[in-house]
Amino acid sequence: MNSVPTNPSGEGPGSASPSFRPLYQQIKALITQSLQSGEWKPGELMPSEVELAVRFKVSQGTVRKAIDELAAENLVVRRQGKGTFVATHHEERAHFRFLKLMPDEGAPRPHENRYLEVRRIRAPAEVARLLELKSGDAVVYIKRVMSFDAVPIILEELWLPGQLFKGLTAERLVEYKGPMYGLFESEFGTRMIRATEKIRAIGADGAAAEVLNVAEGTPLLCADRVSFTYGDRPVELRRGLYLTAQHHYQNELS
Amino acid sequence: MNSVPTNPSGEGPGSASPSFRPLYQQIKALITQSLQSGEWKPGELMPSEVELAVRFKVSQGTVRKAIDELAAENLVVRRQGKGTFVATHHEERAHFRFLKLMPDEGAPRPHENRYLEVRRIRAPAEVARLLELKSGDAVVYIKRVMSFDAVPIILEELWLPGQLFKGLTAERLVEYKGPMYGLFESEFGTRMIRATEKIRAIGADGAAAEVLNVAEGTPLLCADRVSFTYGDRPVELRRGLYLTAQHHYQNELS
DNA sequence: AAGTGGTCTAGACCACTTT
DNA sequence: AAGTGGTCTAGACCACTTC
Repeated sequence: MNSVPTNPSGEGPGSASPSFRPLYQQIKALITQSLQSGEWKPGELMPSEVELAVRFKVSQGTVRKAIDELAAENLVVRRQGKGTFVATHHEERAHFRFLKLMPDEGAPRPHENRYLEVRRIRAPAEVARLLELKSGDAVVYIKRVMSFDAVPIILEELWLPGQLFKGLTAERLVEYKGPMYGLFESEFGTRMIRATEKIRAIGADGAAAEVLNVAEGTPLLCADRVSFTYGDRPVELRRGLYLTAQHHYQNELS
Repeated sequence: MNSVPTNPSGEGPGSASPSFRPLYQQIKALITQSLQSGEWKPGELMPSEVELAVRFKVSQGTVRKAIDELAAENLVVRRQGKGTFVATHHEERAHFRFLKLMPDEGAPRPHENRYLEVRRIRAPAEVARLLELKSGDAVVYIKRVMSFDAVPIILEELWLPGQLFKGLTAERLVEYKGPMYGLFESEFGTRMIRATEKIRAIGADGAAAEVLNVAEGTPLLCADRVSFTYGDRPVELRRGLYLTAQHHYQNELS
């Protein structure tokens, strides 16, 4: 006997399958909700598969399949013998998922940040559009330089929804050690899940040239990023200018 | 009763688990071998899961898990109700996996190719190293321009192992319609599985400037690609120079 | 020893496609 | 109606970690 409902969110009797949704996807959505609501926080241990199976009244196999997909999307991390943990940006492991610039030779080196600007401004039209805000809404604007071995390599500008990042100041950024996404996740409850990037080659303008200590017109790699949190909500805009004389943007096509 | 061998490729009796390898991974390796050997060719229908389960003397579930991973790696494609097919580059679907340049506005448009050079040469040291050949081995060198709406946008150079691409001539390339990887797969039995790219911004040199019809020094996006076939064997080197005034390299971080 | 994720099986049923 | 992939279950056992 198998009592699995064909379509628990019944569309009425006799509906053959106008909107079929597998059970494990419904479970996956429920788990995602708990992640989003903060029931289990980044880095924490989640309930075991059997516990979740009891809680949702399904078999362990169904919970497994749901968690399988969440692990594939880097929302959770499984550790055999230990349990399943909520993914976090506070790990070496996650750093290079969003920082794809690598030195041409040798291992990646730590970087130092220098913050040039941290201000609250009204969102320009284009920024508002991409962040799905109203034009003129408050956004936090950040401008910083990242250096490797004291050589400035990256010039970044960020725009963040002011609503979500109320207490974000230059001091908080400067004193914080570790990746910026770690700060966002711990202090502002906003976790970056995935991002899209549009990459171009441009010539350095006067401002960029000065900061990166190169001649005006020097070719720079320009990466325009939109980052998303749970539910595909855009929550960060970022423009990175990369000096690629001794570095490159590393990408995998698969 | 469960007759699954703990470690079929026994390392001797009493060996607790010095080299444990799940059954489904062994099945996956066997299926990959059949793909590589051409037992089932790109685009063809593979045996059903139950057939494979009988053949390998395992349960359908174990075969499923093996095929799940092959599908995730884009080696096969599942179609409910129809069967599992060997992946092929002869599909709209696969095109944009290896051509990431998109127009800033509007939908992707078809492109025209013009071949500037197709020659057999001796591999330069760097090329030989990356293709794991001996320095001086024969390689096919290709230089081409790709245009969108009659505007040259991409200048590409390719290096292919001469051994694998014996009959590759300019005529074959010119007369062939469709993606180059389709030709490689159909006519030369070499299927590109995945690739790595190192991306930089450079200034156009004289030759590139002329072909792309821009001023010398114009910023170009430079993508150095190494492509791999089954067994992670490198089988293509490619340098693409992209004009990114009206286009961008589209990337997903996930 | 106990608990966790990971593997494997056998069987039932569902959704989709083709005959 | 038959065949295929897709879902779900229940149960056994394995590998790994911790107590």
